[in-house]
Amino acid sequence: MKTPGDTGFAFPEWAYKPESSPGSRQIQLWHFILELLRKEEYHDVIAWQGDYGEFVIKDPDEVARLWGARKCKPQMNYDKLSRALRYYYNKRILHKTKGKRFTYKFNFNKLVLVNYPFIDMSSTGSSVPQSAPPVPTGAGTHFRFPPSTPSEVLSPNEDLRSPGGMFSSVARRMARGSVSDCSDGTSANSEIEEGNTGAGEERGERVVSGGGPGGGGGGYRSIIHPRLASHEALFRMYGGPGNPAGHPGSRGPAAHRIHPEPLSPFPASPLPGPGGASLLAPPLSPALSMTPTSHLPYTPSPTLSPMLGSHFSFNPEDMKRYLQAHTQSVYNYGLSPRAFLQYPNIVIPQPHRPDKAGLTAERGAAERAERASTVGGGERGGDRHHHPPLGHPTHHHPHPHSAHPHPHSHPMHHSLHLGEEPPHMSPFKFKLQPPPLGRKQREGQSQSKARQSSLSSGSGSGSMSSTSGLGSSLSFGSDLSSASGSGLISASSSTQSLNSAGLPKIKVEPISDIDSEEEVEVTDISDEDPDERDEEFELFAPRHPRASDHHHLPNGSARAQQQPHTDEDLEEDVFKAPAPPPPGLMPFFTSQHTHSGVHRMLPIIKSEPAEPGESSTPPSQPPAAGAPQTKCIPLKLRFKRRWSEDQRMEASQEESDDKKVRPEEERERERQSNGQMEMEEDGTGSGGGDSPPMLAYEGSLAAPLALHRRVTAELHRATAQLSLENKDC
DNA sequence: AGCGGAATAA
DNA sequence: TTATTCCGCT
Repeated sequence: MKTPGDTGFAFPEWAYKPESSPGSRQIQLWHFILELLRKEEYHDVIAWQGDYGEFVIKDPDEVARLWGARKCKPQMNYDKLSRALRYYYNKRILHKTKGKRFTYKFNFNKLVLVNYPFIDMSSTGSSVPQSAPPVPTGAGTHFRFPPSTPSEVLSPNEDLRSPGGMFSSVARRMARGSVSDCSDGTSANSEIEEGNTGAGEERGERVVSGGGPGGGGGGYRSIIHPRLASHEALFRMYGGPGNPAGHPGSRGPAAHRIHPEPLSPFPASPLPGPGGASLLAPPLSPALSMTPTSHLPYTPSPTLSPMLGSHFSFNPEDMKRYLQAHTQSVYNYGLSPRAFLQYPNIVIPQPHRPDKAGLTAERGAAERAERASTVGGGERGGDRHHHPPLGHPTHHHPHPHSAHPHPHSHPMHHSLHLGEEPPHMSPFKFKLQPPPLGRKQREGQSQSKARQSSLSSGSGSGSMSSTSGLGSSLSFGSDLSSASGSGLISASSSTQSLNSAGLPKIKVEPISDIDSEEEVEVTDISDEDPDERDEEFELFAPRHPRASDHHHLPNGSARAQQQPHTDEDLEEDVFKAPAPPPPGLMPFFTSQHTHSGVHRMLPIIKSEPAEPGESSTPPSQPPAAGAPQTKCIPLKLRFKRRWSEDQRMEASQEESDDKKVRPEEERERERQSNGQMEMEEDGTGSGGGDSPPMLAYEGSLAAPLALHRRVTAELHRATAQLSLENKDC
């Protein structure tokens, strides 16, 4: 009976992870947690607390028991449950709030992306960024995870909070566990029900139309396939884009819709209200925290959809806004833009780098960093910081790259005027780090060829020693001098070409993460064709297979096939191995950190000397192994952003959103590339048919090109510095 | 407390 | 794949 129209069915069933995710037909733990979280009855057991999305399990045993009941796993206990929760870390659905017992935090970005990939952000028009001040000034615009009040976050319109609002009572029941049932009759529900304070809900008949939640719901799936579903379909459900908020018109029957629970679906978080200060307060990762509060202008208010068994959903409009914001963050925080690749409708906004302000900030950061390093490197807690980086986007001046693909580009994007300021010093800060051995290498080292060993020893001893010697980070920029003993990096390309300016040309390419770390690879591509480079930027160069990777493989071709560029692959990328941020943007993160506790979140450069014996490389000089010799080696630097565990916990994940959790294979490849030192002579990855699909970006990214160039310039500068260090080359 | 590897179930 | 189970390590 419920038809999309009148019953206001919420999202299609597939919108919910449990359904959409392969492998789990059953309710997923995070979902279950959410479920409990939204019920007052369980507030003594688990509840929102602390930061946005943060919740605390007050009674671990009980939660475990409930979970076990739901899953018909009577042996469940907190230890096991927590293990399951920990698996979410890598999935980035959840992370632990350190220092707080039994406290975890949801990463909504992840959930959103996973659940609402189809949202068309472009149609959002002005809705977000522009209008939404990045800095929370008052209620309404700022991000608040569990919204204190639905209205605070939801569109001014009807409370779509739960499209299926009218089902709330049902929902409740379902949420209570009706969805599951241990077939044997041991009703899981009962378990949950039991815990129920009985606060008014009785268990009752399932009102749900059609077939009940339990197995039901499947219907929608058939109607709209997740991947195929168009956003229109979604909107349709809500009454169409034009009238998003709209009262879905006659959500008639909703007549006696029960209101949202006394507590909003997402109970108020003990968070500060509109009082800006507190909002900013949260310890965000200096560099990347995506904590909604300060970075995202808007956050969706997730709602549990009563339908189909306690699934939760987001208001589409909200999601749009949120995603828009999120997209922004792709640029600002290094989120993988590829996360949106598969959704052509999503317009990727321009980076939101506050121009001057940003620069200033950056500079400030750089200075601070510098100061720190100069001071003796010991810094660390020292500089306490004030506020989150962004946020002051208010004034920007018109900028050249107005060629924005879309009208509503963010106001704040024109930023990145990096190169603009003439002799300014680069905000980059680097730290040398020996190239790690690839996993493969570590494991099967013995069997590996001499080559590898030489490699590791070479870089390890050679550049590495220098690295360790430096111990600290060196910043390059005009005032490199101040940086601690910088020096040993050779930045020039051995054989070749420096551009007219004598500077190496470098290419920045994202490297898919390595466990929680985001990095960008800076490669000297002096010998590459300029055009290609441009193209690369233009395309955003998703981490394409570094030529190098293939080089070492006996059969590169075999590898090549790995990236068939199929939708599926995309999907993989999106959800599991999202690419790192756009090339060149990463470095900025460096200076972004503002946080106090943030000790080094400096990018790390790994210099990888060219491997002499390598196939294409002329057997020239022996590896710099162990010798302090200042040999010029092809540059292959890798910027690596890294921050402390804490920070990581605090914020990293949100921004870096996705990555991690990627196929083992990829990781391996990555690792291998680590050991790789050849330049990408074949035009950087253009070779190989396996370059990942990036086409989608072409149009929309045109504008950012300028930006990239800037970055490039910046990098050049930085590189120049490096080369200065090795002029002798 | 918490983490994460390993093996395994569904 | 997402847990579940065990378990050693911090």
